[in-house]
Amino acid sequence: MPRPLIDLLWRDHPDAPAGGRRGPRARVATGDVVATATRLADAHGLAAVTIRTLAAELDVSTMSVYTHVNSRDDLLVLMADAAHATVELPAFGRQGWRSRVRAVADANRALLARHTWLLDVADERTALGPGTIAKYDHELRALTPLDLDAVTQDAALTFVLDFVRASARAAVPTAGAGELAAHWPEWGVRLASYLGGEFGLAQQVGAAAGEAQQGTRDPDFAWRFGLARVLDGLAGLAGA
Amino acid sequence: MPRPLIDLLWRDHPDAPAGGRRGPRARVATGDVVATATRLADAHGLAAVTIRTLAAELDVSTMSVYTHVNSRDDLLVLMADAAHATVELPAFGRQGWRSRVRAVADANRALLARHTWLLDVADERTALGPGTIAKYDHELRALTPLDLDAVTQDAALTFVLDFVRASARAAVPTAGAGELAAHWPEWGVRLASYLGGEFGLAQQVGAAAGEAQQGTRDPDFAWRFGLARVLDGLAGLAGA
DNA sequence: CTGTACGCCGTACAACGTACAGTGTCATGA
DNA sequence: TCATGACACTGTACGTTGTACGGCGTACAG
Repeated sequence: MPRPLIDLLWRDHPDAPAGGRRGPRARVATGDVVATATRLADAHGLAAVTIRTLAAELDVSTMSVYTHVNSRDDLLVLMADAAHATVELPAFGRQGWRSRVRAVADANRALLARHTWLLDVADERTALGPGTIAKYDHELRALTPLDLDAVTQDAALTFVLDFVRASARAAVPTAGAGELAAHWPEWGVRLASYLGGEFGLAQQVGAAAGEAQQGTRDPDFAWRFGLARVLDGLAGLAGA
Repeated sequence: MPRPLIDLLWRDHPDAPAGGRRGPRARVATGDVVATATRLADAHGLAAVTIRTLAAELDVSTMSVYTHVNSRDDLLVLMADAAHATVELPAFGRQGWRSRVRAVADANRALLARHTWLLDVADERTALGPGTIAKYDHELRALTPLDLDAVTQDAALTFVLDFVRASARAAVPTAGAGELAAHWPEWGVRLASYLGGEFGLAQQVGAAAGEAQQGTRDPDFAWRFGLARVLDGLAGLAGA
């Protein structure tokens, strides 16, 4: 059984337990497992990260993976923290809170675009990792100009990041999209007949929104719209 | 093989195909399957909704379930639409947009509190269901006082609902929470030693936020905070 | 009465995470 | 130097999941 998760998360820290030196040298390190799993997830989605394919990719036996990682759930935490550690954290300098928040939002949007699978990792233990904590610390600084108390500052950051996550999620084709597209010719007419004249507003707005979404015209309208709303929403805190 | 999903979604509509009258009478209807699955999901989470336990609950054989539902994925869509159909859609009357939006947010919060598993259903085909469409139509009306164009109106509603979803998700203990709590005595001190004096802001704010979250003091601070931000954010659209 | 559409069911398969019981290898304490 | 024991690694096996497939019996249409 490998070291506990907390030590695996901090495995690069000087104080991290190195583990005994006995026995054969490990052919792969925990970092390799995490990196390979991340590559798989980037390429084929989180569902493609199975212990078996991961082991094959690492050229070790299936069960060998458990030498470096306690469980698949732990692995996801390690992957998430490693991903968080990759985001750049440039000092904000003299920027005002608006451009700071904008920078944070953009960075997270890019992160989630690179690693869509992060949307499917919801494990509280991620908060224990060095990458996650460093990122959190940095992002809190985006809000210091607003001079909020601690609880409010945390809530404000959560508010921003939740928007980014939702926005990123909308950009991903969800389950059943293929089915829908495949049957749309039949189902579309069927649906129209069911609807008849009812729900006119929904039909009109839905059609317009759907058209705008897949048309090349302004692909990220929703992003700019939402981010503007977020900033306007936070603006009320500036004067308080 | 049962009827296609679109017809199952609209199975209560007068024009829905009734299916032939031959063969033995069905012991359960699609609606029963959906209702039972919903009960299971409410009580034990979506993971507890397996075809086998569902069949046992309905007192039929495992494979019989597939007579009434095409697949588990389809079932989730049916469950989601049925849940959407339960929300009340009271006319807004003379209310202004602020209280309308507030009502929509509250209704969705209550819905997600009743059926937490809705957070785990992300299937685009849900949008085809009568309950979902009726709900969408109603919620769009919350924004009509703002007099937005169709695309913006849809984006604004999405903005509100995404906030509610994120808020609801935060209220649910995520995976690994048990593990975390179990090992916290050891891991807490370990983490403190790893952190040392670094990331002071994160430590301070994180501690305050964590304390406030589990303290009885103001359990839904984040909700009120976020909703206020959302409303403030939308306010900018009123004057345009 | 007969054909057939339809509800129901038992068996079986592939894939998953992972527990368990090893086997072999190497640094170390005697 | 040698025995000890820690450690990386592996094969087998179990329980669980969704569901494809084929068969069986029922009750209505002709």
